[in-house]
Amino acid sequence: MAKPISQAAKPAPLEDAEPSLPATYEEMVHAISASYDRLSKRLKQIAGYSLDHPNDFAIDTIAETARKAKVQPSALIRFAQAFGFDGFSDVQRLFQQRLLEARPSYESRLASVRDCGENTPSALLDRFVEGNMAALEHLRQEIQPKKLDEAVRLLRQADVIHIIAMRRAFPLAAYFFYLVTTMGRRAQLMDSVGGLGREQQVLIGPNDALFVASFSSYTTEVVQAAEKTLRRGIPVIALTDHPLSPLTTNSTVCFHVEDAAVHDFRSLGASMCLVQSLVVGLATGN
Amino acid sequence: MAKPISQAAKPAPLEDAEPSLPATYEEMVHAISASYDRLSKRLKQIAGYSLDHPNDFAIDTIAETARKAKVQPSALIRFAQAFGFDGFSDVQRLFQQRLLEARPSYESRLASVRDCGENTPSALLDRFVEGNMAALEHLRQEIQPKKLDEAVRLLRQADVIHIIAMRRAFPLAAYFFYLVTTMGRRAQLMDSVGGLGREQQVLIGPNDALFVASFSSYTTEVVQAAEKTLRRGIPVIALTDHPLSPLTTNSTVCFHVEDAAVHDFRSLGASMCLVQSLVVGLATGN
DNA sequence: AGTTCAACAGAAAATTTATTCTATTTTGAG
DNA sequence: CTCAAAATAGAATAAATTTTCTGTTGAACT
Repeated sequence: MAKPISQAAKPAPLEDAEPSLPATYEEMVHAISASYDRLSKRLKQIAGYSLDHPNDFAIDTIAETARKAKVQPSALIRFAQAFGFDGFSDVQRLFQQRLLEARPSYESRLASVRDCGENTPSALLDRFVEGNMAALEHLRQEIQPKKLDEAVRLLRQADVIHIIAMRRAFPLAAYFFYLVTTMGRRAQLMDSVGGLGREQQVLIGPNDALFVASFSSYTTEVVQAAEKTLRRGIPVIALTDHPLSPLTTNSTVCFHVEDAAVHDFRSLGASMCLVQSLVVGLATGN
Repeated sequence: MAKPISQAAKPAPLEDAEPSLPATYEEMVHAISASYDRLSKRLKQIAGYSLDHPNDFAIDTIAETARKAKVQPSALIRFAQAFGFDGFSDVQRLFQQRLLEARPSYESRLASVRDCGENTPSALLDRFVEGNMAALEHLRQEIQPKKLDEAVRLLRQADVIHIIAMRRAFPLAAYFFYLVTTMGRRAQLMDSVGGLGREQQVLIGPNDALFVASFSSYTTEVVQAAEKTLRRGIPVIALTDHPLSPLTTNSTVCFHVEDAAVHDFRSLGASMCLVQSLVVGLATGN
């Protein structure tokens, strides 16, 4: 005798018919992300925990996971059932698979990268990662703290910080501008929209400062902006790639950063890191 | 007493006094191989199985392991006790740790980069360098080569590559655009100059592709662009910071990159590195 | 060959774990 | 504001796991 209560068929998955339940960790992540909005408060909590701590989620028992995620064990069961699974163990199995799949490839992949023959995207990524890490390490060793202090001091005294960089260096300008403005400081990104670059330059006031970045075949407009501004007695903080760069002489403080390169494509990782340090130093310094 | 091995009290560890029982997987492997000869037949069998199938050994229950290794569950207990452990679970924990160490959680990696201590620019630089290096290492381990291949394939097939990213992610768009155009490919940077973002979107043709990046408080305009484009059946390659990002579901291929952060200022180093790999993979692929 | 003792298999027990159930709380609709 | 439905916490239950125990086997030594 079944119960007369309207218990149609189980708590029922989120969708009426969900014939294909996730079979891999990746699919599970996708499923969680897709239906996150429809989840209840506690189930959202579990979803967040599972994605933020997939490792723990894979090996802890349901009781431990419940404790760490600060929910009841039964909530974890409901979580699993909400995605169409029978019980929690089925979900956990997906997370365990992820741990196993990571294992074998690492050493073999490193070996294939050493050959330098591979141009597969993941081999390239490996090389870029290594290159960028080396560049960062080099940056740390080469940068003179005095220069950093001086640059931050000049920026702090500035009324408005003007920023100019083009072509490959432009992302640095964009990032610098974003960071500076979000921390509530006045900044001006000279983007030369509408060919108004020259007009933007005259906006630099006597109590302002200029941040300028340029690499390799140094853009004339950028170099000239630095030169003019410096001649007016306004501080110029420069970021470039070589001591012989025209920016070296046309700036108050000049940083030389050697970024990584693979296949003639040069990175910006180290430069970005320096920019970040300058701006955050500006923000948090006392 | 002819034999020194035979001990009266309890099953007793193999060595007379073994105060230091293995604390890591590596130590356990060493202990097993060191005392392999002294093990009994069945224990040898288990030792061999554990070393040949460390993955299964880590996640299977003792019953399953017993079945796969063709021994009795109690034999596994004796195996554990032969090395001085209380029970099987203690041994299994070592094998589980090995799986976790292959995928160190990002938090533990950044433990050394705590927002503590000096806020001098050079101290900040140190922390950013370390954070970025950790993020890069993490990126390398977490990225799935399959996804990279797929993304590059989609980009290669595209007639025009459209790029949209705003605020903190904008430097990525700028860098992507710079790289793609300098290698002679057609690309369109949707910069919304003059508030023409919506008009720029209709320029995306059926044989094109869209690269989109967005972080944290996801810009509505960017997410909507991805959604609309995907719905039109056009490939969308996304870069975001968390599985619960709206881009996860609104993209053909989605990368989740955790960049370093110091004082709530988040880096772009790892994301830049991924962008670079995508584009250079596009350039040099065969 | 007989004796002795560690190693063993298998069953039984103890413990832990996963799941179900129900009273209560929370949420949302009218 | 009231009520119905859904979600939840916590206890109760069921299932599984791990561990202990016991009688037996097999090998080494005398």
